[in-house]
Amino acid sequence: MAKRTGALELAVLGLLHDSPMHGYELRKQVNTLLGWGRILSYGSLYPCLKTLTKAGYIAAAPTPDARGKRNRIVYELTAEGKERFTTLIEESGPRAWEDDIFDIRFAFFSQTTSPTRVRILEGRRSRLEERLEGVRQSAAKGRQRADKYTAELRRHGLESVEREVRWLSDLIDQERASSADPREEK
Amino acid sequence: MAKRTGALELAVLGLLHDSPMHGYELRKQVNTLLGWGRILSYGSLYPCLKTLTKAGYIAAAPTPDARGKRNRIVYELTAEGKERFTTLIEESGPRAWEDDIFDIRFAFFSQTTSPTRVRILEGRRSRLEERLEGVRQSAAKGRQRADKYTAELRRHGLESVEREVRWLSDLIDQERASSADPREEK
DNA sequence: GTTAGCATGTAAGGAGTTACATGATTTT
DNA sequence: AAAATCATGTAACTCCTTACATGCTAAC
Repeated sequence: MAKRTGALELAVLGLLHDSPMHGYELRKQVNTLLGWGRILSYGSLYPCLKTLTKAGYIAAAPTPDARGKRNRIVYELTAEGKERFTTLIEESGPRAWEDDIFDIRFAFFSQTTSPTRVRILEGRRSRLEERLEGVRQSAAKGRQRADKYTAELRRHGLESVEREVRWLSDLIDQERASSADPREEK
Repeated sequence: MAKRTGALELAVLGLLHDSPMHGYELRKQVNTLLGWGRILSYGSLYPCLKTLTKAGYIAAAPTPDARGKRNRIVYELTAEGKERFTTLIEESGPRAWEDDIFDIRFAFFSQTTSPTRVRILEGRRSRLEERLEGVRQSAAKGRQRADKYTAELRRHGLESVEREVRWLSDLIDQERASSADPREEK
């Protein structure tokens, strides 16, 4: 039960880890969380909330606002939900390094420890480096389409990935520096 | 029948538009087409080839190599397939501007006309600008998570989108310049 | 002669989306 | 009193992945 291991579950658990919230609010938060304009549909959010409730990771909070605020359902994280969140954010299975999953894990970095952060950043970086390597190898040996536009697309794609690798490297350096420096972390 | 309007159909039709190919080869081409290391599984490719065959967009070519090259099935585009390809690459429905679909349309730009290219590039650009606008607006008014890592993620996300907008603008300029210049296009 | 790569496929399921359906509350 | 936005939900569907299953062929 509760086989969900997708981006959405992690985003919901993470946001509820900050503070209790109702569905509509969760949606708005998810939509601005990542900074690239993803729009989450109700059709995935509400079924997800149901599943997570059944699984015991979240629960409808007793509504403290007695005024007729109608039927908005405020969810909060249970103890199992907190555990689940930790498991998901620390997991290193194959799906863990995909673009959107990584972004969401990153968004909740403040709820992890510095060594975990470094491990996640390095995991993501080596995954990207594998990609670069793969594309370069097949470019070197394989027969490929070679028109102007494909070449431009590939160039731009590689450049974006390289840029992200540099970004990650900077973050890893910062993380190491600040965990070595007693004034900042801990 | 043949409801596929996804990234994969367009990639397959586009590659077969270049030249006939068998499944295994198609997969390798798709994997390196975009320059960002996407790996296509057989589990989607072969069913897709079947669907497209049934729909009459592609057909198994009579194998010209009589030598026992075993059961590799070389597919080629039919006349309907060429039409279908044109329809898909020129379509401007909501799904047409998504990240991966756009990339694939771009990859086959050499099979389109310059006005089509400009229209597609501008469509993508305005979609990205809408995203930027949306994220900025909710950043301006909405209550949001505001920790160090979320902020960094949002900054990096916005920067990436802005970069892509500049890239598109450059391409649009180039496209206009070269279609105005009789030496290049046409 | 065994490892690596070529080649084709199926079954089950995951993680969402779109479109629909409904109604309350606040703003103009 | 109309329009916008808040708020929750369902049914049907899409596109793709994972894991499995099979066998050929070339290189070392």
